Amino acid sequence: MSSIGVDTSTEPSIDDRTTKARIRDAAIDCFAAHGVAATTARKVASAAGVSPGLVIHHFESMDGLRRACDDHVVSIIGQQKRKAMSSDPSFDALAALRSPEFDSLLGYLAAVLVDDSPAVERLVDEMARDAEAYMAEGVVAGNLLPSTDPRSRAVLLTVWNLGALVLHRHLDRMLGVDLTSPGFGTDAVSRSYAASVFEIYGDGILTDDFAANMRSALAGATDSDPQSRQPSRDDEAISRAEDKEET
Amino acid sequence: MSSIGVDTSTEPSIDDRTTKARIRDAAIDCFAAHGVAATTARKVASAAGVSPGLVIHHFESMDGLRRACDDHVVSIIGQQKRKAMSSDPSFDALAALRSPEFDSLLGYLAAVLVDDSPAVERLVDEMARDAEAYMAEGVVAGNLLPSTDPRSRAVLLTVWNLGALVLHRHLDRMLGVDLTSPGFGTDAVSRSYAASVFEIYGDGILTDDFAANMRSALAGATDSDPQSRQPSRDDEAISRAEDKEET
DNA sequence: CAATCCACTGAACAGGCGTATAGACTATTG
DNA sequence: CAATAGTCTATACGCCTGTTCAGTGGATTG
Repeated sequence: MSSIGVDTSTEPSIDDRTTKARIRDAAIDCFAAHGVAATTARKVASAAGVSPGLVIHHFESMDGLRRACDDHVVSIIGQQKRKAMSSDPSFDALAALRSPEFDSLLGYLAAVLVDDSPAVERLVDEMARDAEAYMAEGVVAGNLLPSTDPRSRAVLLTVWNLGALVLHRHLDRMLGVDLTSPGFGTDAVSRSYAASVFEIYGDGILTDDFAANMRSALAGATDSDPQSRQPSRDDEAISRAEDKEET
Repeated sequence: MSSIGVDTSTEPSIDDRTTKARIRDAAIDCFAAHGVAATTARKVASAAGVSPGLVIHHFESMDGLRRACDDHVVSIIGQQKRKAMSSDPSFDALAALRSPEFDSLLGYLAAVLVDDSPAVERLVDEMARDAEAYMAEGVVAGNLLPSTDPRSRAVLLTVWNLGALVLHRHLDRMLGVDLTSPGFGTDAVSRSYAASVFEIYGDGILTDDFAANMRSALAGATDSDPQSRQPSRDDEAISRAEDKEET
């Protein structure tokens, strides 16, 4: 019943958070660091410096704690989003989530995106909807190309980017880029990562005539058995591209 | 030590698999359906119709079972990949993984990609390396655009596609497309999904002059404090695009 | 001052877990 | 045929889990 509020803003030296808030934040850290399944009430309790009983006392159950974490994260993201819309337009809503203030928030997101809760589902739905709206604006402004299927495009880009967040460990291992780190975007390697992203966003990856072939192949695609045809040179190349696509 | 082999092909009426193989396959199903953490020895045992003790008898531990599943999945994928290279070139290696024969193989992949094992890490590394090689061929063949950073591009596309696989539940909910389903690619909705993918792959999403702006902004990007500048119209649009990018 | 409330602890509970072990049953081998 | 080996079941052990509960101590309230 007690109002908690997200009041970690002023006086960072002293910890003026409620014990309940400290438990919730410790839980978010645990979820982010070790995953949802490996996070136990006792680990959260010791991370927060309290007894296991108190965790259940405040959140009724581990599931309640999980829901409280979801709600808190969703509310922070919504808050930052609103801030991004109202104030300085050059403010990047999701880069702000990388602030040390919201330390393991992106790690938490990466952890919970795979075992979906209702709150996470709503969040993702909302993100895709926002993306669609923003991209529609971008099209009007002449920055983004129009799409034959704006919703699918928005969903696709949202899922790709969230997917990259979920697989951040693989991305870090292969490219040395940690999407969940507060330092992302500051160093040279993450700028070269961004360059690769915008290379694809800018020109795509297919040459014009090959893309045209793909389009026509996809347009007249009611034949179910591709092996019944004599494979032409184009068919080979198309199947190669599909290897990449359908992984 | 007994040779297992993937021999469910002939005589589908009788189940000629070893008990050990049946347990392993049941485990893959469980991992795919309920996740790694929620899969217990007892559940696997009852799914395979054996006693819990036998699971450990054959695989020594649950971790050993997990490793055996990893190895088996990796070997199947490698097998299919080799088949795709040697035989019919219009054969799609990863679409073949959607065969009912390898029922919950993609679901298993989606489940284990997030809590990485050495085998999975090697598999992902290999996939990215293959993608880079294939794309280099595609560039030579004139189908793919050259990249300033071929490795990053290959890694990025691999991670995006695997990420979409991991988030297949969200994709299914939002677009009605199930990447793990054996029926993927056959119905109209998954063809429209493919169309969206190839729309992005074909042209990208950014208009030419906006992409040029992005490039120059990224090239001369050593300024650390973007708020110190007076935000121009372009800066707004760029930050918008970054919202989409850095999600 | 007495009463009440609430945060909080620490011990205890039942239940599920991975796994070890003893024994039964079957097939193989000398 | 006897012996051995391997597959498989059933039981049991110890551990860790989420959760409960009795009780403590300090603050608030009448």
